[in-house]
Amino acid sequence: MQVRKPRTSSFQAIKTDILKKIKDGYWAPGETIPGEESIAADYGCSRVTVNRALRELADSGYVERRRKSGTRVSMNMERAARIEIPLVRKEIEAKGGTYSYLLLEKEEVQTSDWVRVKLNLQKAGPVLHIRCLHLSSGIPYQYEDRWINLDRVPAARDETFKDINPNEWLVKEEPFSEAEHTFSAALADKETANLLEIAENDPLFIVERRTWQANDTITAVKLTFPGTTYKMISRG
Amino acid sequence: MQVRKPRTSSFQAIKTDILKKIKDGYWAPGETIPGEESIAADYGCSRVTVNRALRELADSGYVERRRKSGTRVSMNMERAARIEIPLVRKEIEAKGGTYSYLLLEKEEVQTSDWVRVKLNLQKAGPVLHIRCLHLSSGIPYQYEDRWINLDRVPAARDETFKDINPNEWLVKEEPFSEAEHTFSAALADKETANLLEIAENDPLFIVERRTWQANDTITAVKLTFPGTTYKMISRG
DNA sequence: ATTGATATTATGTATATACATAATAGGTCA
DNA sequence: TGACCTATTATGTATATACATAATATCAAT
Repeated sequence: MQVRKPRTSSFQAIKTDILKKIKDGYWAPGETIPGEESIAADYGCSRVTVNRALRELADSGYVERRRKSGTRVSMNMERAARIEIPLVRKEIEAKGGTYSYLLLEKEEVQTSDWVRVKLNLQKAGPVLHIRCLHLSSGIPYQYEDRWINLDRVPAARDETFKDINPNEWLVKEEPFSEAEHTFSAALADKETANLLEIAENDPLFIVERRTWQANDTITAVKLTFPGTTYKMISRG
Repeated sequence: MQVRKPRTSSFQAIKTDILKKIKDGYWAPGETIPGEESIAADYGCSRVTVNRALRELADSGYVERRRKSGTRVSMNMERAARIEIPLVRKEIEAKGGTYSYLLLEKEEVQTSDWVRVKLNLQKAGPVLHIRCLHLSSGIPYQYEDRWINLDRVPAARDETFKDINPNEWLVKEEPFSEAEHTFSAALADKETANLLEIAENDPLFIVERRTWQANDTITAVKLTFPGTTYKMISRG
């Protein structure tokens, strides 16, 4: 198996080559692949370059490396799914729908114990409660129930959220550094069913997200999709 | 416990320091952080070492880098969730339950068009259909409906699957290099409700997975959880 | 045979150096 | 003013070299 040699060998090319050999089964899972020195010789490059290629493959979980033993193809490729959660507008437009948005409620409330737990707040403070609906070509697509920590994001008080939805506003105004996502299924209660224009007790797919920045909770949101039509797919 | 301090600066330490400053808000999202040379001077190390630290932070999505402009803290930390899908036995045991397993059906069938699409098979061939139930302390936890490509995994024909569940057997016998996951919600039909010991039309949380190795489909499986109790959580 | 010390080996990291490349800034000329 | 060129700058990559470290292999001592 002869390899084309560019003027300068690129760790990218080596990485791609090796990954291809793994995906094609040229090196089977569990098999030990040649050492860095050996690969470096094949490509006529330095060991450090091969090291980087293999290290990144190890970071992605394709190979496992142990000193002295060498590098082997991973036995069980990650049974982890990486799920992108796009902006609902983009998601709808990507599917060919026309996005529209309806603000149902915007109300400032004081933190009850219940909200404090939901938002993971240390101390009491004002909170903005927003409920809204996202539609695809006029058909309800996602119902959003959101709480915003006004101590942390006071500017939300002055935003009407009539021309921009809370998610896009927050992305613009208040970035976060950490997030927690929960995925679950449930049945539609009467109110949710009405909003989403589905039958009561139809299935719902629910995504809940809480975000933080510098240890302060920014927002907690519950996104509800009609479960008969909505799927999240992750391929890797 | 005494840890010896390495006498040279480590890219790990730099990476951790910088990440902490980001998480703590010392550098706000959108803010440009000092250049590599500058950080290298601070730590008394070479620029290449800083480069690696920053590069890995960029790979993880914490910072964005552009030549000439510099490195800035990401505005919107990845709205991507990484979901680990553990072996059901381990998941149950981690929650304090006692795992048990019930094989419901094991049947070899010829590929119908329907199965061919499901398994993404190029050509017709024998397929093993397995249905089984995973229980936590005697309570149904997950219903599994699986198809295995016998052309690719002929050994499955001779395995009874009485003492080991299909997932664990496959992990051991037939590694894969690629997987696709789908998450959705649905209502329990009569049969599924009976198996999971829930009411008909109760909500279900459904994970579907298809796996490949070297362009051959290995298996397609549908994992069904009672939606009233099951949640998938991802924190990052 | 078991234990323990020692050598070997493959990967892991740090550094200086050199050059590549993308993006920007500044300047020239029409 | 705008089109175009050039210089500058921060990051990106490649390499040789050196040493660190973990895991294994080897061999001697008991």
